[in-house]
Amino acid sequence: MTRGIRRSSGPLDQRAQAILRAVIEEYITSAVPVGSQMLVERYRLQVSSATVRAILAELETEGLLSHPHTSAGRVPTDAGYRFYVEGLMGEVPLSPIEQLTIRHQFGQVEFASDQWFRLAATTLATATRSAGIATPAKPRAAQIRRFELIMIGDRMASLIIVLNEGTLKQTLLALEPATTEKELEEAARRLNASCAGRSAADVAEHLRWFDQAPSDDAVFALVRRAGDRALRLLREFDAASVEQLFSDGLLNVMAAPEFASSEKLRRVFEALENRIYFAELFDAVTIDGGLRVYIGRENRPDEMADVSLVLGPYGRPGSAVGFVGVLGPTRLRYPQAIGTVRFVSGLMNDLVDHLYT
Amino acid sequence: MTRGIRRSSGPLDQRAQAILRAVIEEYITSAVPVGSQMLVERYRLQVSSATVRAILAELETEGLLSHPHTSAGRVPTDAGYRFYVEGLMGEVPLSPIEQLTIRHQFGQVEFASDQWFRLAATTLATATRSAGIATPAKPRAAQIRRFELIMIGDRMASLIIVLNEGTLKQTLLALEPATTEKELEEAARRLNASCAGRSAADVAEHLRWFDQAPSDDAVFALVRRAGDRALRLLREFDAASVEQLFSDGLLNVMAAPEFASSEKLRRVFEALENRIYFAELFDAVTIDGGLRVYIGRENRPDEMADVSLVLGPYGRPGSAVGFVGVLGPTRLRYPQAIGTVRFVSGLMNDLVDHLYT
DNA sequence: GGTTGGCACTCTATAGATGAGAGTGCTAAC
DNA sequence: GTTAGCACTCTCATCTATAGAGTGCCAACC
Repeated sequence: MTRGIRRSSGPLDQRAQAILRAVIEEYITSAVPVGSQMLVERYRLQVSSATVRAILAELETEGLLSHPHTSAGRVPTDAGYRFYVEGLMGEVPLSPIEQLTIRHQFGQVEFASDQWFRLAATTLATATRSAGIATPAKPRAAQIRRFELIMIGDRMASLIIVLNEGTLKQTLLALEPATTEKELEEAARRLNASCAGRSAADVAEHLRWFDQAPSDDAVFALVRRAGDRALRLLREFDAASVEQLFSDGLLNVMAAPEFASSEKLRRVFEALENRIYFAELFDAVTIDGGLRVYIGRENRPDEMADVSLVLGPYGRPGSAVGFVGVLGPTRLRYPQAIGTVRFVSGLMNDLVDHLYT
Repeated sequence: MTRGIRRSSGPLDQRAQAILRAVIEEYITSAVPVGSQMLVERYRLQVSSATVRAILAELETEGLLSHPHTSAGRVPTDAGYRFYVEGLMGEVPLSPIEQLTIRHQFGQVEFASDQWFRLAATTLATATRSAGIATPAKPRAAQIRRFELIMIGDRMASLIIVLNEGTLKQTLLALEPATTEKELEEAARRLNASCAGRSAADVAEHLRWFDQAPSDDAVFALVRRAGDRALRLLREFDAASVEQLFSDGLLNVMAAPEFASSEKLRRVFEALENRIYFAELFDAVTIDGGLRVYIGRENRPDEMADVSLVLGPYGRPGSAVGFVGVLGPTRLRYPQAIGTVRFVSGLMNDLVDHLYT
């Protein structure tokens, strides 16, 4: 993960690192470019401002800090933040009180497992005072447990697929030639006989068989149509994890001074709608299972140049995976954000564990 | 619906009305205060600008227009828009091409009935280039068709409630004392025997009976717990319609010049999170079944002073109702917005009709 | 009496000018 | 290597002047 890292001369000495850290932490809290004098005063450095200036200049040539204009203080670059995240900062674990609060909230959802990811986003948003994001767990190769066909009105049926982990998919099926309740039951019976307990891929294979059935058999026609619909639904479902990306707490991000111009703000919103990029991230984050940080321009899409992401995977690689995370200005409180994401993704892990064992 | 209407002297003569209309439509498209001279030129009025000025002054004393400052053009007030909406504008029905496009999109969802309302919001957003909002249909007194209990792992079951219209509710149930698959089936059988086909209220009544059951019967205990959980789920579901309010196209609203300051924008977002107000609206809109327009300060919450809503109900008053609508700046293109909302709510009506007959 | 041209008036928006302040970079001395 | 000193640069807030848009009013007109 050497990404936009300093391409520079010598390593930074102790003092330079301390000053870099001070600049970054100061800027993170104040959002104002920080100058040499302020550093000396606020951090009780035992050197003069001139010395600090020399070091700042050095850090700037290293590409870790930058200068909005000649007579402004220093501002961290993306590379600066990266250096900070990887070496300087101390990760701040979530305080016990907050941990308790979050656990409590998760207790409240009463096991509505398809809502967990939303709660995770909301939780992350309030805990970090940034935006929280989360995807639902995307099951890999879901097993079908059972089909149900239920009559609604006289020309419509509800097709229900019960998956192995107890989640459901539902869709409507128009009954083209009018169909009796009996026929419907029979169709469900046949579907279950040949498909229950199999994965979606298997089911696709088995459904081929029905193609050879006599075309005047009404029930067979129904079985075939229901099967087709079911497959399509499962495929969509499979692709839909990132589609359903849920975000909360965007108001927190709006409050940040760097987004005072509504133009920049707009870009953040556009960024969130960039599902292609999030799909890429989904793969990156869920494959190796580690927590990841993307800072400013490290995000490929241009509109995300001003935001950072902290993402953590959850789930079990074999069965179902997703991610939760935080989106905020590059001037993000990384230590807290990382600590919180780590905690919430761990919590989600436990929850999914219960579901798939 | 006489709300904030002019409390004034004489009725406006033909010419004044025409000018009011011109001012409003001009302002809606340009977002710039409109002056007398521009009106004369652009609308080929057969009078001089001085005459127009006299009429504008009159409209201002009527409270229909206002003046940002002495030497600026006129801007419509909320009352002005109201007058326009109720008498002056010609409603613009959705063009056939757009109608077709929308119908096509609804064809694409493949009858996933719990997603319709999201699609409606998305559709409204793109068609009106404002924000689209929609609630799911809130079923009044849903009938329970069947319960299902499915084993997951060894200490967890998935409780599924199938409602009469073929929609589903799902939740998890911890199996406190370890339970066999057999016992689970038996519990489901008993639950169904006493509750299937009843409304939630009835079920509550029936579940009382189980309270007298011998407390050492494991299956009875399970039935009771499952029943309780089911009831709670149904109650939450009942209240959740407005909670699930879905919005799309907020980017469109962000683009409007009146929201260039991110402060005003923020208020819009806050407004959208004001679920209490939307719950009020839900009742108002769905009870009498007509399309409604709320302009600027006609909305009670302060943060909505700068936005207008056009809301239309859908569904069948007896069984399930919801609303769809448009949210935009008070400088909304009302004729188009109203036409579009009317069309989409009609479409949703048809869809729900299919579901509940 | 309604309509009109003329005109003074008001207010905004824009640009330029000015000065204070913050912070830098450099240098010579320690 | 560190520091004090200082010139320099650039921003930001304030102020002034000016152009322009649009009004409101009035006297004259049809």
